[in-house]
Parts: sequence; structure tokens; C-alpha cells
Amino acid sequence: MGATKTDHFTDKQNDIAQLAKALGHPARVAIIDYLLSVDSCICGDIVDKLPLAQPTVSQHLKELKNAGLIKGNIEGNAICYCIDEKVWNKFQSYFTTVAVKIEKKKVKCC
Amino acid sequence: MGATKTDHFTDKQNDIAQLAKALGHPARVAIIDYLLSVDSCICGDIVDKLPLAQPTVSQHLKELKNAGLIKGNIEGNAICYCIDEKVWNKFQSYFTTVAVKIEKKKVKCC
DNA sequence: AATCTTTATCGTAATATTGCAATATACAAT
DNA sequence: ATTGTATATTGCAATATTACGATAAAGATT
Repeated sequence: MGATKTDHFTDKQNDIAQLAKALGHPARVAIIDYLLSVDSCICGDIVDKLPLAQPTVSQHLKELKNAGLIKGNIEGNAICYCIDEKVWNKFQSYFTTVAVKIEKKKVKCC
Repeated sequence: MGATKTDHFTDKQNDIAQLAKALGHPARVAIIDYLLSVDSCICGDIVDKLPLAQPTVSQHLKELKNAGLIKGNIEGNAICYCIDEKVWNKFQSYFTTVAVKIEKKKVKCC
């Protein structure tokens, strides 16, 4: 026990859950915030912007990358991470769909 | 260690992270899917719709409720859970903001 | 080549999550 | 009042996450 039963759910449900989970930590939200605030995708100084040690930041970046929310290329001894627009659009469209469905629901309750 | 350092991040970052975390499990995405698919908010049969035992479902519902994504009232020996529109709107607006910022970014890279 | 700088990985401790059996709770119905 | 039905809580085992020190890797600089 303890492991998520991913195979019992649809691919779409797992996809959304994976994206949401990746964003489900304030440090990772902060990383996204920072990436959105700089005009360049080069963010060698991201470690200085977060109240976390370098290995921890590296780990969070890895998780964001694994989930697809950011993409990165190695550039010398610096890294270039940036928002992956496509994945965010997909993520956003989920919320749009939810909003439409909420709107369409006939019975409002609670 | 192991505990999230919430106090080092902004309220907004923590808020978004909390919402995302709550949605960060396929069972909880599936619960939301189900709530959106029924016209009523009464969902006494939710346990039958998920590949999980009743206590597990109850726990997931509790987490969704704690995060604010759903709200619920006790109605006899049945429960009435439904989407909390306000919270979803707030959640959605985060993604809208992100999308706008992505669009505005001058340097496109990677 | 030796050193510096920057990011990644490993190892590990602390904590959190997931899942469920057992049990409790609370109202329905007989 | 007893039984039935539905949800919640408790307790616990398995697994995952979070955080960081130590170390590795890899290009840059001297």
C-alpha cells in the first residue's frame, strides 16, 4: 500500500493528476513565478531566489521537467529552463472544460 | 526534514500549491469528473464509481473538501458534495494569468 | 592541467501520502 | 429498539515526498 493505483484510472485523469501534483508544492509554484517574471529563460540564479538549498531546488526543477511543465537545455555549466507553453495550454484547457461544465450544470446546490 | 517549508513562500504560492496538490491524485480528478457528470450534487454512489475502498474514497473527499475544491453538507445518512465554483474560478484564473504572462514574454527559447 | 563555478546525483533522515481493515457514527426503516 | 445502510474515523503498513550534506559531473577560467 501507499502507492497510487494509477492503472485504475484513465490516462487523462492520470495526466491531469500528474501536472497538478507537479505544481502541488509552493517551491515549484515559486519557480514558475520566477520563470514567468524573467524575460530570459536562462535562470542560473534561481537557487538564490528560493529559500531552499541547491540540491532541493535541483530536485524540484527535475520534477517540473518530468511533468513537462518546464523544459530545459544544458548550456555549458549553466542550465536553461523555461515554461513549456504547450503543456500549460493543455493544463489550462482542463480548467476551461471544468468551468464550462460547472456552468452547464442544471442543479446548483449546497 | 521532509516537511514542506510553507512559511518561506507567499500566501498565493501556498494557496495555488494547496489546490494543485489536492488535485494531484487521479482518484481525486476522477471524483471531480464524476461530480461534473451528474446533474445533482448528491453522490452517494461515488464509492461504486471508483476502484478504491470506501475509507479511501472518504479520505480523498476529505482532502478535496479541505482544499476547498468541493463543499459538502450532511443530509441524513447520505452526503451532498459538490464543486465549489468560487474556488475553481480562483484556480482557473491562476492559469489564465500564467497564459497571459507566457504570451507577453519577449524572449522565446528552448 | 589545476581550479572555479554551476548543476546533478546519491544517500539518508524526517515527514507525508496512500490504501484498507476494523470500527465508529448517524440516520433510515422496519 | 433493532437492523440496515451509508459515510467517517482510527490505526497501521507500504510507499512517496521533502530537504539537505556530501559528492560527482561538466564546462569555464585562469
